[in-house]
Amino acid sequence: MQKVVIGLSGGVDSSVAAFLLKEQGYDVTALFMVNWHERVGAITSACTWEEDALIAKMVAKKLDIPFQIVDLSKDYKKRVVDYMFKEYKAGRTPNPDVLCNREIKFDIFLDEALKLNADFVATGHYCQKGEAVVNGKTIHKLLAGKDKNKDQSYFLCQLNQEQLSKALFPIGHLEKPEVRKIAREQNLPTAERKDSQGICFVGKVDLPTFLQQQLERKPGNVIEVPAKFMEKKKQVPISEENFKKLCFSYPFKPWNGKVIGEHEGAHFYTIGQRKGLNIGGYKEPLFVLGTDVSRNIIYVGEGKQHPGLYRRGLFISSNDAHWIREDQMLKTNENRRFDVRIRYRQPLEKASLYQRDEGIYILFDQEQRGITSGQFAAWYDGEELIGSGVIA
RNA sequence: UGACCCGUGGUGUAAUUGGCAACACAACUGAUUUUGGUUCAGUAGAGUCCAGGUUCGAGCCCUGGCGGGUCAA
Repeated sequence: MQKVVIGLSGGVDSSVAAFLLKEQGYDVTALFMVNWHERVGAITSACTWEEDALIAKMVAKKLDIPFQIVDLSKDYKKRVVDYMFKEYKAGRTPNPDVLCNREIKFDIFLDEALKLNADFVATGHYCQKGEAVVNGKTIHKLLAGKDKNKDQSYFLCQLNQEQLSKALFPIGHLEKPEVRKIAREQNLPTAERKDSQGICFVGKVDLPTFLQQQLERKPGNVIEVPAKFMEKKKQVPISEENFKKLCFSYPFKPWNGKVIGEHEGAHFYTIGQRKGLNIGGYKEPLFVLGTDVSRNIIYVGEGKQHPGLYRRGLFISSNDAHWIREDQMLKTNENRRFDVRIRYRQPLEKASLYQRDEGIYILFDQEQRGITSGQFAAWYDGEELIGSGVIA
């Protein structure tokens, strides 16, 4: 009998996943991971890990499977939280959940599972696996979840073949309502529990408070860039020699607009953000067009159609490009069409990837709103996630 | 100094040439979301610069201040 360790979180998804694994005849063990103890910045109504652990334990009992707890908080802090602070400090917008999967769930948690002699680790992610044989070698595919609304393949975009080979996603072929239904039918204590939100293990926090633990408040200017200032920039033809102009954030300068307010520190803001600017009196809302942490300035524009919010492409440096399908990796000077997503739950967009020595340029057919450095771009071939990388 | 204009919630504007103040943005709360993105819904917030006056009743009319602006020299 094959042994599976399921990461039981205290939510419905992993509970149902555990149930299904058992149904399928696996030898299932539940492992609850503690990744964060602190309560700094935590929303007081949000529950603590102790509550989650208790409920997870109840689920395990109900399913009659062994239950254990591992404390991975040291690694989580080092590999996810520190990364988060570092990125924010550098003026980027990190995606801790992608890192959490690559560094924690499918790395050290996987190791813990292997120590328990597991053949696989399972999670409650909404995504699926497939297989292909290339040159006599089995290759694992990462596929979108059946529930298009919940698809979480994006969060796993940084996994490699090794990690994928050990992964199971028991609920990937189901839709959320079906998962809830199964939980109810089985009388699982998590059946009606609210879905988790916020940074995966830290939980729902007040981010400004959370970030201010390490990042200081640092007042600076908010500069409004008029829409018409963007006109010239929008005339750049889409061609190879303009890749650099098209694929990097607009290099706004203080004299491109006028000062209209003050902010708390450029590193607290992200492109596309609307809330938290504290500047009113406009006909349409203001959105962040760009941030400059070295000058400590944020640039904003009025209206959701502001041209400064849209860009044609993005760049991923060679070091940051990751191919789940190594066999499909582009060679230098090759290019290929893919469907690309630049943020979780964003629709896939048609684009062309151009591999050059320095990295990959991704040019979209349509201009994209809010391309933000630090987020991950993930490219798909239909349902299959082929590769990903950090947006420069 | 003379003439003219303006002074309304945090901000920008609106209010049949008199009947107790509307809209947008911001803020807050909630929904959605395993990223504070976005989006969506809801809540609160001024009694209209000050002092008098006319009127049954004034943000809207009159007088005088104060404050800001424009044009004049």
